[in-house]
This record gives sequence, structure tokens and C-alpha cells, in this order.
Amino acid sequence: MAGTTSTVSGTAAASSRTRRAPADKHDARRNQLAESALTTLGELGYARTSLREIANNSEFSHGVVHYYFHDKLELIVYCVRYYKAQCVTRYDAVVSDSTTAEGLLDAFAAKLVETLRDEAPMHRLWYDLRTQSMFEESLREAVTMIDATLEEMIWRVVSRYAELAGRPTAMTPSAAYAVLDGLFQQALLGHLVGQPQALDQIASQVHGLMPLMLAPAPS
Amino acid sequence: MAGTTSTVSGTAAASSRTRRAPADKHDARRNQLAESALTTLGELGYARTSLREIANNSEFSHGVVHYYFHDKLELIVYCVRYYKAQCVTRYDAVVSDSTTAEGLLDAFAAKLVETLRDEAPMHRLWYDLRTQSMFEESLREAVTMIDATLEEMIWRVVSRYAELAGRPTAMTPSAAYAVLDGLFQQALLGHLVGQPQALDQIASQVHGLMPLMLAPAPS
DNA sequence: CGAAACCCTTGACGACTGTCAAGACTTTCC
DNA sequence: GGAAAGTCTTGACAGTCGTCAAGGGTTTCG
Repeated sequence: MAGTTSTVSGTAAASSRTRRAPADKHDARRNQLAESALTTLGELGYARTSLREIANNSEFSHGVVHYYFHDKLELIVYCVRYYKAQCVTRYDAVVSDSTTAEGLLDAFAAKLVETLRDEAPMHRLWYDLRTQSMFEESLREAVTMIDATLEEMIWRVVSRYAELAGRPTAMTPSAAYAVLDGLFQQALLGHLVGQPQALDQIASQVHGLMPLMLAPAPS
Repeated sequence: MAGTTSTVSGTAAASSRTRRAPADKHDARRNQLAESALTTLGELGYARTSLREIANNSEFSHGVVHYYFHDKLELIVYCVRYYKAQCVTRYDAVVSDSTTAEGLLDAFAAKLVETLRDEAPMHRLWYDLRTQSMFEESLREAVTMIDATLEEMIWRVVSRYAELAGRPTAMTPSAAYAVLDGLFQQALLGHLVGQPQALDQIASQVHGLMPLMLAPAPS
């Protein structure tokens, strides 16, 4: 199991300067552990994930976690922030590539269905952590920051949708995020429980809801 | 609220035959333990709640739980169902007492704020359990049943609101529940995190959203 | 009264957890 | 080469968990 890491770093930039990368290598290990942790967390949830299980899903032993992270909470928070960077730009292509309101709506709904299908474990982990922050104060800072980032992400979609439709928005960013998040969470639950129509349903629901976020057409 | 019938029958016939109530007393103890468990669960969350802690919040010792429940999961599921009975009728008075659409909307928003303020621990417990059901299959049956019941509860409000407004509904029960649940969950999180404006915000957001659930006025 | 059923406490079990110290192994650098 | 720094494993610690058996206490009823 062990020793594989040395082969990786050895085969990579062995020619020029294999050394002289203390902080970089340190961060690389932290990210590597974070990815193993995120896999385990998405599989088992926050409560049932132990440091030994995280280490089992990596190529290291359980003691190494405490070498790179002060304690379990620091690892979790690091994971949450690491995860954030991956999902914030999820809909940026949708916003920039669309030229009509209907096209943006279709692309947005399709992207929702796609991430719901392909990244369900990560999404349920996010909802798990956000709910745990209702009980555990130490999670709140990271959760609040990510929640704000997600709200901004959604608002970029909604405001661009309004711009393309030529109609002003009729909701606050906060409300728009909340209602779309409610639909998404319901679809995620339905999808995980095994309802086959959950994916189609979220698409049609979003198609029905988004026009309501704009002021009525002047007509 | 749930097992009130058995309690009543037990106290009523106490004079004539104090005995002959094995199932009734058994159920009363189960409900008593369920209430202690719900208090603890609302305080600590599902993950950090142990049977010993539940027993500490009651007047019994930790071993008694296993006398009335086969295992921890049976207690939790029993608690969830017990909790359901208390919240399903929450908005029934709002529906039956309102005579105008505006009056219903005001009363509904006020009730949302009230339960958000007074019963926050129970609400975060519900969201905790619903999220845990995304990971733990054994919780799904009870959670799915309660979720459907809540959706019906919300739909009674929305459809009555449409009736009073003289306009047809423009959303499915599923979508109406999802968007309102999203707003509620956001407000709960904000309230628990200490945002003072969370309660006022949910009221105004609901006032803005509910009219959008109806077909546009004929004008 | 005395047997029997019921209720509850106590204490212990094996398993699991986060944490951390001790040491082996590897890499870096003079 | 050899000291020094960095990296990782191993093993153990104190604690908590769900579970359950053994045995008092209490109540019920013939």
C-alpha cells in the first residue's frame, strides 16, 4: 500500500528539481487526504465517518491524518473549503454561453439534472454539513461562507436570465437561492430514495419557477 | 398530542379498575421516553445523541430504553412518528379561521415565524433526520411518510389560499412544498446562526412568494 | 400470604472513536 | 558519508457507544 507516493513524486519532476517544494508538497498531501476524506464523507455522512475510515480510503495509515491536520474538525473544514472551489464555477459556462433566456433556462435545468445524477454523494454531504452546523457552532463559519457563495452563484444565473429576457428580477438573491435550493434538495432526496422521476421533475419544476422570478412581461 | 387517547382511557377508568392496563401503561412509558428523546435529539442532533443521554434527560436509567425498544433505531423511528402527530395540524387553524386571502397569508406567515422562534430545536432535528435518511436506508420509510404528510399540510394552506383569492393554483403540491421548505430552512439556519433579521425576512419572503403560486389575476 | 408477572437498575462486554507518543524509514543537505 | 529534517507507521491511551444479562423491587392476583 505505502511507498506508492514516492514513485509518483519520483516519476514526475525528477529531472529538474525534485526537492525544494516543502510547502507545496505539504499542501499536495493535504489535498490528497481531503479528496479521500470527501469520498468517505459522501459515502457515509459526517456522523459515521472516522479518521481510520478516511485513511483506509487513501494509501496511508490512520496516524498520518494527525500529522497534516491538527484535529478532525480542521480536516473537515478544510474539506468543505476544498469542495467549495469545485462547485462555485459549476454554472459559469451556462451563464456565459447562453444567448437567449430560453436557452439559458434549458442549459441550467440540464446542468442541475447532470450534477444531481453524477455528484449526488457530494450534494448530500453538503446538506449534511449545513444541517450539522445548526447543532455544532464550529462548523458555522465555513458553512455560512459557502452558503453565501452558492447564493451568489445562483444569482448570477437568475440575473443573467432576467437580462436575456429583458425583464427585471422580482426576487431578492436570498429568496431566489432558497426556493431553488428547496427544489434541488427535494429532487436529491427523491433521487437517492430511488424515485426514477425525480430528475425529470426537477427540470420541469425549474422551468416553471424561473419565469416567476421575473417581473411580469409588459405585454 | 398523539397518544392522548390511551392516556385519557387510562386515567378515566382508573377508579373502577386500576389494573388491566398493560398495553396502555406500556405505551405511556414509550411516549414518555420518546419525549425525553426528542428533547435530547433537538438539543444535540441525531449523531451525538446517545441512549445514556436520553435516559439522563428522563427519570430513568440508561438500561430502561432497551426494555421498551428493541434497539436505538426503533426508538428514533418511534420518536419521528410521534413528532409527526404534533406538527401536522399546525396550520389547520390558519386554514379554517381565515376568511380572506390576505388574512390567510398574514396568519400563515405569523405562524411560520412563531414556530420558527419557539420550536427551532424540533425543526433542525427534522432536517437532520431527513438528511440522515439520504445515507441510512433504515430511516427512509419513516422520513418519506412524514415528508408526504408535510406536503399535504402545506397544500391545504396553498389550495385554500387560492380558493379565497378566487384564482387557480399554478404549482404542483410538490413544488409548492419544496419552495416553501427552502425558504423555511434558510430562515431556520439564519435564526440559529444568530441573524436577527431572519424572522422578519421569512415573513416578507412568504408574502412575496405565495401570490406567485396562483395563476395571474384575470385583471 | 405467596407465587408470578412486571418494571427498572446496575454493571459489564466488546467494539469503536480521536488523539498522540515512540520509533522506523526516507529524503535533504553539508 | 553522516547529521538533520521531514514523513509515515505502529501501537497504545482514555473515553464513549449500543447492547444485554443478572438481579433487586414492586405490583398483581390466585
